[in-house]
Amino acid sequence: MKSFYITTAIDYVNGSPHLGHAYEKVLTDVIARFRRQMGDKVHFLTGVDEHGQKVQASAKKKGIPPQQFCDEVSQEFRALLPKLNITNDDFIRTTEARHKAVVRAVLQQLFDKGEIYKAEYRGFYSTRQEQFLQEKDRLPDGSWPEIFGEVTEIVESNYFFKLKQYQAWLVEFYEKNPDFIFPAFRQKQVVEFLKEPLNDLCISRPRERLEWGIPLPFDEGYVTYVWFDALLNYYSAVADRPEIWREARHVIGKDILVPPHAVYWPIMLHAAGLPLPRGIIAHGWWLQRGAKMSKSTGNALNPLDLVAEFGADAFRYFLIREMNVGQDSDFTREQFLVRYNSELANNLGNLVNRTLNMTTRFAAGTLPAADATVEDDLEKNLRALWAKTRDEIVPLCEGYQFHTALERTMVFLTETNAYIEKRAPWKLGKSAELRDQVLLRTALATMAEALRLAVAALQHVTPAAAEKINAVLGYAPGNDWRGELEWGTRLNGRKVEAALVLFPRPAPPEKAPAPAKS
RNA sequence: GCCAGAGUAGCUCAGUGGUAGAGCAGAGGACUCAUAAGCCUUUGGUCGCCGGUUCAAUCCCGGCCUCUGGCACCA
Repeated sequence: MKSFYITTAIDYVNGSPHLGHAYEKVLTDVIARFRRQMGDKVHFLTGVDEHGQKVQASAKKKGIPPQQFCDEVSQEFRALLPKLNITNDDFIRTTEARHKAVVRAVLQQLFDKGEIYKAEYRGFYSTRQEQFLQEKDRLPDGSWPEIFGEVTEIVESNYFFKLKQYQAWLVEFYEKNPDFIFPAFRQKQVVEFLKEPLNDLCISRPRERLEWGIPLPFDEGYVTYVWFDALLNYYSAVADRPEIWREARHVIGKDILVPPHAVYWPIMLHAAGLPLPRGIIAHGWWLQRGAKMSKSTGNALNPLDLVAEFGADAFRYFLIREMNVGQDSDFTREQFLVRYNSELANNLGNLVNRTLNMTTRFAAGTLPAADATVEDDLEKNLRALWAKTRDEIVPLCEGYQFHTALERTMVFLTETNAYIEKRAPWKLGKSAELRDQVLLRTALATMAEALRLAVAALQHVTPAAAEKINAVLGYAPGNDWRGELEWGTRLNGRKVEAALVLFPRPAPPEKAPAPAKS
C-alpha cells in the first residue's frame, strides 16, 4: 500500500480561527480523503504553532502563563476540526515534548556539522514593538513610523544558519523537479526569487528578548526563532517513521511559500541530511470584494456560523467548488447561497428525494432491476456520460482540480434529472402495459444507480451527505472506491426510505434563515 | 522598478488559427414524481486598446492600458 503523508500549515495561536484556516483544513482533508479512496495509506497532520513574541505578549496581557494561553487558544483550533469533518490522524503542538526534542536534536546536529555559527547582528531596534526593523520599514523621508516609538541602532549576538551556501544546490533542485510546487506558476516565482543572492538565516533570539521558545541545545541563553521551530513540526510528528516522512506533501497558503517553505525548508532538510518532501501545494486566499479577508479589516467571516447554519458538507462543498486551488476567490454569502440552492438543494438534494419518492410510490420502496432488453438511447447515453465523467474526475482530482471535478459531477446530475423527465416514470406508473412496466423498473433502477455513482464521486467533499444518501438507498459501499465507480446492479432489491430532504432551502432573505439540519 | 497572474455575455468563468461557449441570474413554455424543485426554449458579448503576421485572429507576434499578488527573516 502506497504511503501518502499530507500536512496543513500549523496555525499561529495568537488569534482565533477564521475562514482561511478553515479552507486549508478542508482542502487538505479533501486531498486526504481522495488519496484514501485511491487506496493510499494516508497520514494527515495538522496542528498549531505556539511559540514566539506575540504569544508571549498576549499571555502577559491576559496575566496568565504562556502555556495556559496556548492551551486555551489551541483548543479553539482543535475544536474546529470535527466541526468541519476533518479526518486528521494527528494534531501537533510545538510546545509538545516530542516536537521540542526533535528540534533540539536537529539543531545540535547542524551545529556539530558547522552549519550554524554565531555572529553579531547590527540593526535598528524598536523597543516598543520589541523587534528589529528593516530598511523598508522607513517612511519615504527616512524616519521611522510613529508606531515603533523610539528606534535605536543596536548590536546583538545571534546564531545564523548557513543558508547561502546551499543556494546553487536549491536552484538545481528546482530545475530537476519542475513539478515540486503546485501550481506551476508559483514555482516560477521561487526560481525568480532565487536569482537574487540569499543571506544566511538568523535562527535565534536572546532570552532577554524572547523567553517563550525552545532553548538552543548548544547555548541555553538563546531560544530558536520561528523557522527551526515551526517548520520542523512536519518532520517531528513522524520523525520515528521515515517511510511516512519520505512521502510528505505540504498544503500551505501562498503567503508562506517564499521564502519559508520553498527556500528555508528544503535547505534545512538537505543540510540535516533528511529527505525532502514530495511537493508543496500553495493555495490562494479568500477575498471579499477583492480585499483580503482578515480580522483587522473587520470583514472576517466566522466559518463556524456558516457551518452551524448550513452544515459542514455545504460549507466544504462551496469552498472546494468555488476555489481553483492556487488562485484567489471571492467569498460572499450571496454566492454561497447560489451554489447551495442550485447545486446542492435543487440538483442533488431534489434528485435524492424524487428518486426515493418514486421508488416508494411505483415500486413499493424496493429498487427494481433494470431490464437491458428495453434499454435504448436514453439509458445508453446516461451510462456513456457517466463513463466519461468518471474517466475525467479521477485525473482531475489527482491534479487538485477538484472544482472542475465537481462541475463535471454536477453536469452528470443535471443529465440524470433530464433523463428522468424524458422517461417520465410517473406516466409509466399509470400504464398497465407490460412494456411500460418494464420501462418503469428500468427508469427507477437507472436513476438510483446514477445517484449512487454521483454520490461516490462527491464523497470526499461531502462525506456526511454521501453517507446519508447511501443509507436511504439501503446501500453500504465497499472499500474498493474505484470499483464503486462502476455502473452496475449493486442497488437491485434495496429497500429505500420514503423521503429525505437534504440541504433544505433556506428561508427567504427577509426572515432569519432557519437553522439547517443536514 | 522587477517578476507573476488576470482582463471573453449582468455575475463567475471555459475555450479554439477559420461563422463566439457553459453555469448562475433574466424571459417564455410544457409537465407534475419532487425541496414552488426538475425539464425544454430563449434574451444577451465590437472576446481590454493599437498595430503586425496570415486567405483568415479572441486565440500567434510587438506595443500600450487596467486590475491583483509577490519581491527575505513578516506565520
